[in-house]
Amino acid sequence: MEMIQLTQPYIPGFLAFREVPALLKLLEDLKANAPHYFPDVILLDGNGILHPRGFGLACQLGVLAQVPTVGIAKTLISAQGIVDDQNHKNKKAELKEAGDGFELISDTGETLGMCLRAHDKAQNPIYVSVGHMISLRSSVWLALECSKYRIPEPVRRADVDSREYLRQGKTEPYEFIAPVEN
DNA sequence: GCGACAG
DNA sequence: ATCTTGTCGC
Repeated sequence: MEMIQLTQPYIPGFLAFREVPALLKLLEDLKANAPHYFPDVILLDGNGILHPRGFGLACQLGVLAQVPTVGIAKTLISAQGIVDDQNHKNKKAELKEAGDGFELISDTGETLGMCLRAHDKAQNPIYVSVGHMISLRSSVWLALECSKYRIPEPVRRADVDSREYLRQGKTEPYEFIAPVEN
């Protein structure tokens, strides 16, 4: 397994240019070493079409890897007239339980995503948007289906586990170990 | 020019 | 994202 360095800085609106190369390499390795585990869909920590230029991280990875993707953002990125203003804040306050949500509609009337409360005890919502080869309805269904806490497990575990991995001071490439098959 | 700004 | 004190609830 080869290493890959993150060379690009994080610039709001350009997250994909920093993250996509590494993600593509990861999928490439997965396809070569454990094709059985190649994902049918990927939930990404970022946005899909809910983006200033309508094409966020989830869209870019989806197209380049030719895999269905969903964007899961923890905070709203201002795009196409959709902003976290008082009106938006009021709507968020009305989301009472898991599954409650409202569509994020652009200034041209297009639905770019969904502000969704993914858990009964989560005060803050998540922002779900289509990445590639999947509908918003299916995206929201998936997000809810795998939400044990505010953030869908695939995204939350990737976040928690990777941070723990680095905390241990490990610097060598992550060694993929295929789970025992059933 | 000023503020806002996924992770 | 990261850092960091304190607080609330299961």
